[in-house]
Amino acid sequence: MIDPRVLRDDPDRVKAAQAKRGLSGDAVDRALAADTARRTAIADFERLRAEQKQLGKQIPQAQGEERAELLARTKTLSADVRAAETAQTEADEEWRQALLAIPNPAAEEAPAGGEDDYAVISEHGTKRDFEAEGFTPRDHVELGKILGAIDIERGAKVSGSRFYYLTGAGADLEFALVNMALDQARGAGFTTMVPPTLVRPRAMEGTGFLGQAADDVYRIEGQDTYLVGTSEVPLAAYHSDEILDAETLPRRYVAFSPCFRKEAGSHGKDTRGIFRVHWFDKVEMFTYTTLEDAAEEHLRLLGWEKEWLDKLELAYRVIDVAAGDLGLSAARKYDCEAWIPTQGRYRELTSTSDCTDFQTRRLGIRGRFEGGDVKPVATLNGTLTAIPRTIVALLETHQQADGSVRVPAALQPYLQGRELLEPVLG
RNA sequence: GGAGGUGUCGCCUAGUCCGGUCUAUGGCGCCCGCCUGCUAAGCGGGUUUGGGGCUACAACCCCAUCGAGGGUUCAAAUCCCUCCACCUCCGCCA
Repeated sequence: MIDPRVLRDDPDRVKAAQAKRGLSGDAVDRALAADTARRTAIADFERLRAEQKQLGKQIPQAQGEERAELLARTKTLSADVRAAETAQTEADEEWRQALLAIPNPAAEEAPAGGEDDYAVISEHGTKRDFEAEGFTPRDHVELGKILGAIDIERGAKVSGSRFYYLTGAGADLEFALVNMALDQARGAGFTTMVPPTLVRPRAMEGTGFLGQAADDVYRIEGQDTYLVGTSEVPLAAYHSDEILDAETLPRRYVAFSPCFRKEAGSHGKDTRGIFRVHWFDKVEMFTYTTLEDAAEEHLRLLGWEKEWLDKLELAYRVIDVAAGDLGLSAARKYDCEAWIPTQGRYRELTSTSDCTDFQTRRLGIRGRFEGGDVKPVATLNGTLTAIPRTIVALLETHQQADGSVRVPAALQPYLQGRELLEPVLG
């Protein structure tokens, strides 16, 4: 939720930020009008209510005729108060909805435009030249089959399209990646978490996933609960309605959790393999910090993502995502995209967002600062590893001509010391 | 799933039966001041959060807030209903 005060005092700035995302200022105008209506309604109600309370105080002391008269007056007033309160509640709700519809204003530094208007910040590692090495790379589906690591056919048989089993070396790889990621995060001072992945609407709405993104979310039939698409949701909602002692900031959490996505609207996209699936496990970093520190923390999260990809010896680039592609909550977002040899392009492996005070305002999370001041705080999130995509990149990048896959040195201790994943029979 | 209990402004707690004087009690913690050679003790004061008005975004005034939402009433922490969370016991179960 954007700051109502900024909206009221500087609506043009909010409109400019909307324009950067390619959106009109209509939502801003609607919120502004709702704000005016709301304040009028509040004034009406409070005036009547104050009068009612005044009269109410006199009643117990009054006697006889005076008392009867007071009762008569306050009785009619009671109806007015009730009507005014209803009007106030409605105006308030309308205002809230209008505010909720406005995305987080993009950061000044974020590139303007849509999906294709990202800016490349940096490139890392070296793409493998299979032509020079003299063999044609296999894609992860084929490698997964050879290694007995990924079973897509049975995944589809049991659960449908975009499902899979990780088997043998594939399953081992998941646990190795998870443990390695948790070790890295723990070493950086993160608190490890295993959060619930079934949440109430509040958590979903608070993190901005019930707006345009609602189509992508699994809702439990007959229940007011949702399966989360990322542990960002339970991690952000973890401190909802709390006032955090500023001394404890930044608070860094790292969670392991399954993630569920309907992938509505991505029909025909990435249909082969496990690059885009309805369920996957992920290790996610999440930070609560001050608004002042948020941009720097964002770079720290990016740093940890890069450290991770470096250790896996992947070739990747970092992009600064354009305003129109930020989603509802983020003011700025960096994606790390790894080179996928058989696709011949960079694909998103990790992503880190600075959500400033957008989520905390919605979730009622604030900080108590020096002098007792209660002020908004910021949330940020970043992927350490999303298992299937990491496996895709690893297998394809480190494959050898015979179908075996080299294990990066940093990962070996987590894979029982294995230096190589080798083809298995049948 | 069944039975019972609990939910008060950081923590603990009074108040709820019998609605109005609750402008929510007291303790702890915390903050400010006094006292003190320093510390401790003592003394005095302050200490929920959100919103509105007015404004220097101060002070001040007002409204809401006793788990959440409804209802009864001139008036609700207090009475009624629904929901949520937690606790105890029973049943079932990974």
